[in-house]
Formats: sequence, C-alpha cells, structure tokens
Amino acid sequence: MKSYDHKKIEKKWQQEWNKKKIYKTTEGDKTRNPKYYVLDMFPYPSGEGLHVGHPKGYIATDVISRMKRMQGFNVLHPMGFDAFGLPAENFALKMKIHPEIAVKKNIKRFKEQLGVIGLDYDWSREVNTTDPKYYKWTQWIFLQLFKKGLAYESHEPINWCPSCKTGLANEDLEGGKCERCGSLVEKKPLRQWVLKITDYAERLLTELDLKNKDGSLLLSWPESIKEMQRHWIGKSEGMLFEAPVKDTNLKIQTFSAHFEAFTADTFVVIAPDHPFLKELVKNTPKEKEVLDFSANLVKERLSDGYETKEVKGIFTGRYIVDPVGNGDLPIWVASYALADYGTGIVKCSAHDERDFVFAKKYNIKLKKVIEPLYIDTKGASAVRADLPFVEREAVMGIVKHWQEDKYLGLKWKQIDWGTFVTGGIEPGQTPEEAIKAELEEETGYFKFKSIKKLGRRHAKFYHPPKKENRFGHFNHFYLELESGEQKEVSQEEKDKHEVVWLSKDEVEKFLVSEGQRDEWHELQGKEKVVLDGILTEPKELAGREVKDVREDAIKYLEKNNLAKRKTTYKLRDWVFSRQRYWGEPIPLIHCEKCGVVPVPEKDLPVKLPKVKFYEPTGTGESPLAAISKWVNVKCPKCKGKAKRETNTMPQWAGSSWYYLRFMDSKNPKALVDKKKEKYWNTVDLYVGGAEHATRHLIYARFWHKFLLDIGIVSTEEPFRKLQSVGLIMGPDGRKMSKRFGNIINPDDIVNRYGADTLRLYEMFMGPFDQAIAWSEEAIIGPRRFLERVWKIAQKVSKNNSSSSIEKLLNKTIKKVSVDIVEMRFNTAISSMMILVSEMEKAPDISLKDYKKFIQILAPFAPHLADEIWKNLGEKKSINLSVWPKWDEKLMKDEDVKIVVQVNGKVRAEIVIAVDAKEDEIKKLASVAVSKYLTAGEIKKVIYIKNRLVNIVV
RNA sequence: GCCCAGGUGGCGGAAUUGGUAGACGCGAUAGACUCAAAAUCUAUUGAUGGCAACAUCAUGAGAGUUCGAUUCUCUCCCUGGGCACCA
Repeated sequence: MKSYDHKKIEKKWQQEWNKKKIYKTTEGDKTRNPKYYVLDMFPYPSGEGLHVGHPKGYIATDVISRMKRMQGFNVLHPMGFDAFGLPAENFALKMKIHPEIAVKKNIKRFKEQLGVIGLDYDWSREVNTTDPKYYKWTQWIFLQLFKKGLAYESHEPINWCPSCKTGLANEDLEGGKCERCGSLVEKKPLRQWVLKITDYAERLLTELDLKNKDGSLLLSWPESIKEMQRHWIGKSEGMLFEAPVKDTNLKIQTFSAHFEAFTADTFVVIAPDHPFLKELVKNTPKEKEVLDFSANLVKERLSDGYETKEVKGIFTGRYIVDPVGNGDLPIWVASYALADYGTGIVKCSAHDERDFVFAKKYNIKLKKVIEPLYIDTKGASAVRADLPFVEREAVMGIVKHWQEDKYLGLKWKQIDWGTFVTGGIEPGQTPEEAIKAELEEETGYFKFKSIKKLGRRHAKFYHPPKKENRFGHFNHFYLELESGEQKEVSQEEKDKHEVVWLSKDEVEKFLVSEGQRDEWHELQGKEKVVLDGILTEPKELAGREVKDVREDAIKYLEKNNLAKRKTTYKLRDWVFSRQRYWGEPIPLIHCEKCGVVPVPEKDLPVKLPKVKFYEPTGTGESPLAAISKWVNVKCPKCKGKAKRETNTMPQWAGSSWYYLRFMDSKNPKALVDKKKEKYWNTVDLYVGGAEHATRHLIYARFWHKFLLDIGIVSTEEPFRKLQSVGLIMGPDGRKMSKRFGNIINPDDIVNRYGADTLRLYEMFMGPFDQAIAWSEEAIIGPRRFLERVWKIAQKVSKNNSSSSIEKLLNKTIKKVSVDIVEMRFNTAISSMMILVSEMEKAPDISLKDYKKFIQILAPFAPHLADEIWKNLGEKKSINLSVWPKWDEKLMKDEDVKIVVQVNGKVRAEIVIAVDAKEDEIKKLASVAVSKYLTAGEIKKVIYIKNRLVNIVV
C-alpha cells in the first residue's frame, strides 16, 4: 500500500466533486428531504487574501453541512461576497485600479484559496453584492422602505469623517473617531438619507426572546450577543415633563427615567448642541456668550472623543416654571447633556450623580428629598431573614471633646462594635432631649457648648444584644461639650460599653456603621450622593423606599396631570447614505417640480456608471454628482428636468438581506420566490465573528422584519441559531496582521500538511468560540492522526467485529454525532483519536467497523475519507453515503469501575458487575479499604451508582 | 465606571445532574530501529518527599455550603470582549 500523499489525493477529489457536482443543492420541490440551511457570514474580499483565521468558521459549517447531508438533509450551504464599500474603494484608489476590476481579482483569489480547503459550497448560488443583478434588489428594498415612509431626508448635522470624506452612522464611530481610519469625526450639516430603524426598536428588542409553540426560545443565540443588542437598543421607560420657559412663549420637554424624586428638581440642563438652544437664548443679554460657550463645548467634546469626565456649563439666563411646583428653575447648558437622548433637556436634582457634581461646581441650590437607608448584610449585624423588623425612632450624636480635636466613641463589650452615641426616643421626648439624655446616661457628660441638627438616616440591621431586627430612623446631631464634667454612670451601662476619645483618623477605623461613617464624612465636607433610600416628599409617597414607589409615583404624576409616560431608546435612526462612488446608487430622482420621486421598479437596477475618476470630492457631494450624463434625467412623473440622487448606500446594505438571495440567487423577477422562501424558511445555523453583534445583525433583523411586514418573507427572524467563531491569533498571541508580520497563509499549510490536516487542526485547537493562538508545532498532531488512520486500512479484514472495538466505535459515533451539532469539534476529534489508538492495538479490524469510522471522520477530512472509501471498494462518494447510527445496546458495559473513598479521599478502586447489588458493593468496598477504617467507627456510607462509594469515618 | 465571558501541568485544552482533576494533542526525557539523522514505535511525564509501595499538596486568591467543590454561594485579584456622561 502506498503512503498517504495528501497532494495527490486532495487535488483529485476536489476535481471529482466539481465534476460530479455532488454538493449542488436540490430545489425544495424536487426532494422530500427536510431542509438544513447553514450559512457563513460572507467575506469582504480584501486585497490581502485569506489567512488561516478566516476559514475557521467555514470549516465548521462545512463539517456540519457534510454530516447533515449524510443524515439525509437537503443542505443549503452557499457562499458569496460582500464587496461594496470603503475598503474596496480605498484599495482601488491606492492601487489605481478600478474597484470593479480589483474586486473581481480579489474574489478570484479568495475562491482559489477556499477551493484548496475542500469546502462543499454550492457555487452555483454564489452572490456578489456589487453585481447589478443583485443590487437591483437591494435598491428595490430601499424603494419599498421609501414608499412606506421609512426612509427620510435629514439635514441635521451628521458625523463627517474628513479623511474618508464621507458621512458615518453613529455605529461607525469609535469613541468619536472614525472606525476605519481613526481620524476625528466632525459634525457637518449634510443632506442624508436616513432609515427609520427606530420604528422597529421595540420589535428588535422583544423578539430577541420570541418563543416557539412549545415554549422554547426561537433564537438560539449566545446570551452575550443578545445582551449587546439589548444594550444597543437601550430601552428606557420614564416620564415626560413639559414646562413653559419664563418670560417667553416657549415650552420645553424633559425626560426622566428616574423620576421618583421629582420634587427635588432645582435646575435644568440642556445639551450644548441642542437645536432648541438658539431660540431659547435669542434676544437675551447672554445670547452670544452662551452660544459661543456651547459651540466650544461641542468642539471640545468631539476632540476628546467624548472622554471628558469633567463637567462644564453656563447659565443661559432663562428659567422654566416647574410643572411639579418646584418654582422657577434656572436652565444651564451642560457638557454632560446629550442632544440625542431623551429630549436633550433634563430636570436635575441632588439625587443624581452627575447633576450633583455639576451643581456643586457651580453652586446651584440643591434640595434633598431622599434620606439614605442602610441595610446590613454582613457580619454580626446582618439582617436576619427569619425575623420581623421592629421600627424605632432614634438618635445618634457625634460628640466633640471640650478641648481637644477628639470625638466620643462607644466600644461595645459584648460584640465587636464601635459606634457613636445612639439610643431610642422615649415617648414625649423631642430628638434633642433624647440625644442629651442618651449621652448623659451612657457617658455621664452633660454640659454642652452647642448642639446642631444634622440629617436623618435610616438603617435596617440586626441588634445582637437585643436579638431583634431593627428598622431605625436616626436623627443625627453634632454636639460640642463645654467641659468634661461627668455624672455617675450606672454599672449596667458600664458593662455594655466603654467610652473612648478618638482622633479623626481613629474615628475612621473605629466605626462599623456605614450610616454613621457617611454622616462623619459629610461633616468633614465629603458629601455622598443619595440615590436610594426613603422618600420624604410628596406627602402621598413620603416614608416609602424609592425602589418601591415607582408605580405609585407614575400614578400620582398622571392623576395630577404633571407628566406623561414615555419610552425612549438609545438606538438612533440609520444614516444610510455615503458620499462615495463604490456603493449601490440610491434609486431616487429629485425633480424640480415633483420633489423626490422614486425610480420606477421597472427601471431597476440603477447601475453605477463606469467612470475614470471616482475620488471623493471632499465637498460632501458624491463623485457621481460630477457625471452629468448619469445625473441628469427626466422626471418619471412629469417628464420635466430632474437629477438623480448621487449618494450611495453604506456597506451594510447588501449584507442585510443576502441570506434570502441564496434561496433563489438567479431570480430576475423577484427578490426571492415565495415558494422557495417558504421551503428554506430561516437560516438554521449562522456562523461568524462576534464583532457583527450589533451592526450587521441588527440591520439584517430590521430589514427582515420589514420584509415580513410587506409580505416578502414569512418568518419573524432571519437567523435561528447563531454561533460566534473565536479568532485565530498569530503564533505570537497577537491578532494576525500584516503589521505584526505574523500572518499564516492557509495555502502554505495545505501544501505542507494537506487540507484535511488544516481542517482537523483548526477544529481541534480548542473550544470553537474561543480565541486561540496558532501553533506551528501542534499541527503535526492531526497530521499524525490521519497517517495512522491511513495505515489501519492494511489491517482491515472480512472477519467479524471484535466486541471491544465495536463497543468503542458505537460510543464514538454517538459522541461525534452529538458534538458536531453542539459545535464541540475538539472533543469529537479527541474521541476519534482514542478509537484509532484502540484500533491500532487490535490484531485486525473488521471492514464494517472501519467503514463506519471513516464515515464519521469524513466531514472533517473529506479527501482522505473519500480515497479510503474508494479503496475499500465503494463506487459513490463517501460524502453521499448514509451517516452511521449508533446502537445503545452495543455500548453497554458489563463491568464498571467504582472508586472507594474514605472521608472523600480515594483509597481504592473495585471492579464490579453493572447489575451488582448496593449492599454487596458496599461490603466489597469496605473490604478494599479496610486498612483505612481502623481509625474509628463508620458513620455513614454514601453510594453513587456506577461511580463511587464514600465511607465516612 | 458598568455589562458579559473566562482564569486548570512546560503549552493548547478535557472533566454528564457536585462524584477518580489533568482525557486528547503538542512539547520534553529515556529506550528500540539506523553507520548516523529524520520519521516511526515503546515507556515515562502536575508538584514535593521516598529505592519503592505510598504519602502530602494542587483547578487565579480567600472564605462558605457539602460525606465530597474545577463545578454551587460570597468577597477580592487578573485576562479578553462589549458599552461608556444614556438622565
């Protein structure tokens, strides 16, 4: 027998598969087989070609599709190219080749590289987003969006990248910089087409959790990606307040998601780039000053990439009349206010982190309506879940020494507590009287220079001496002693605690109560913002915890007509035009008389004109604007003078629906045939990089839902199961990049080790969704494995199976079948490695067993498998054979090894029959470990079936 | 700062509902084959002690629950990814 020659074998079988078209997908009406649609995120054919990281996902889908095909599914596993957009255009500009030619060349190279890996794509369905036959339908979808009012023109300032010379969506920014080139983005007013994705915000959010009829989740996606989308959509429910601006006819609206403390509002902030600002300060003495300041702030914010944490602002000179009765509130411009969240104007109070900082900085008056509540959860005073709370009005006093800068603390004797003076208020006492009485009782001091009332704080805690849960309402005081004169203290009090005088530093370490410590800090001028606690206003809600009053606060505000419910989203509408050449032309016409007119559907596609110069103009106009022959057209409505829209679509457009086109890639009459769409339904498995979690995957879901609404598709969601691929890093552990010179080319690996080895290695490296560094050394393992598989063929005989091999084989078939579905390829491969080393040890291997093994190996190493298959006398490709089934009966073990532990430590192993009785096993076990049992009597024997016996001594 | 995922030998990683930690692979060491090398095969390979049987310690750190914890709970540290003035 010849040795394993991957070069010969792989080339031969790739040609054979192509010739016989064995991977061509059958149309739905020509088969009764159930369908399985597995899709890779199609690549952007860059000029640099593939590195070994790219095909990792493709190999995984290839393995799954091959297994599914063998299991009788009608598999759709297509591939295409996403080739419009900036990278291709910039590459073309740099290399001075027309993008169309460059893209063609790059695609050819990509296909060659994919080809040598032996992937089972049905290339007859290939799509290319830059093909007019394809982008005809991208334009068609845009027209439908336009007709439904979901595409609109916006003249608001947009993000402009001065280097790419194009407008960008918020999503294309990275901390205020252009994601592609890293240059600072400017705001520039430009006419843009924008898609109203916000109309779908609620559905995009809730339908992430859509359920099947049986109650299971429709979308089987990684929770992390769902979570990212939820954050991206950023739903927040709150209240909308409307207020007149004093001395004007103007009104403003403010939004608040945390409105419970609405009576605390003392000022208002507006975003520096808020469109309303100009009108607000018009004809006021501060007009120029405020606008200049704001303009500066916007500039600063942009250049700092939104990273400024220091807040800045200016008073506008205007006031609102607060609708909830807090009087006239000054309006400030504040750097931290965002124009495009909520209404861009906020009512502010002491009970918000940023508002608080801002107010402190500019000495704006604050009002507090939440008193802090502390709940002890740790240590001796942790609240007991089983006890009710005893409510008490109480006092606490910080007492200063009559001479020194020292403060009075009580060191408790029964427990490890350090506190200030505290105590309850007796009936008929005022808090002042109570604190004085407590102090005298506990310490004997009674002569005061001054007494000052501080705040009120509440605490829930367990009181160990009293053995009860307390809910104390503490009135805090600051007292200065006049002299050290003392009265006699009772023995009872003396037994409870010791009086100590502490320096400021010592106080810090001494205190155990967070509430006392906060009060102490506030006394030193370090005030903390209060976000949660007990509300003191309005009367109707007073005394309740903030977190419990939300619903009642809404009712109160609505009943009194003070505010309305309102939901806002972080999700912004989608800036859908680019001022560049290399993209789908937006199929609209601007007519002098009729305004914006859609290109009639029969005239689609609007082809991108072939031009010599396609450099960005830099003026904010697309290069297409300069091509008068293309631009000037007749209005489709009135036949008058008109011009084409010259903006093009963003790169995301073509990829937002390509998965539908694969179902029916050649159809000239429809985006996708209705019957075919019904048959292929939804993508069963979608594999790609997690970096597309929030853009591509949200845009595609948006378009899909729109297409559902207009009756083009019949499903709610495009991708049922989503799996992210972990990156393959360079051997140095860094991202593979030209810059680091750590790129591994798959062609070299295929040459040296073969495609089957590459495939096996990439699947064996580790968990599929995890990033792992490429290892030049470890790849030899899978290669050796394949050589051993190849050699076993020499031992194949017509004899009956050996029962031990048969048993292991069945177990392996099961493991591989299950692991592939769950995308745990590494463990599937390791189980096959175990089988192979057992086969090597056996004197001979039955033909039947060997064939089954080669079949389960075939999805991973299809070339080698087909070659062996043929050598074993089979005529048809192994990839079309029927996936072997495992037989549970043959997998049963007769004996089982049981571990015997003494006190949880392994001391012996015994082998017993599977059906042995528990008593018997326990007996055997205690005999096996008898020498460890002499120490004491047996307390307990734990038996876990087929696993272990644990004897507790 | 917030959210998510993760931390296991020299390295990549395994470990069903809590039940023998280190499967499988790489590397390393020794031996066989060879004039020699490579390749291949065989054996060993978490650490420490011991000639050995064996013992003790080990899954980022610390605590807890349990007969028993890589797995569950809490606190902290570190790494990767995402978001970041979101009212």
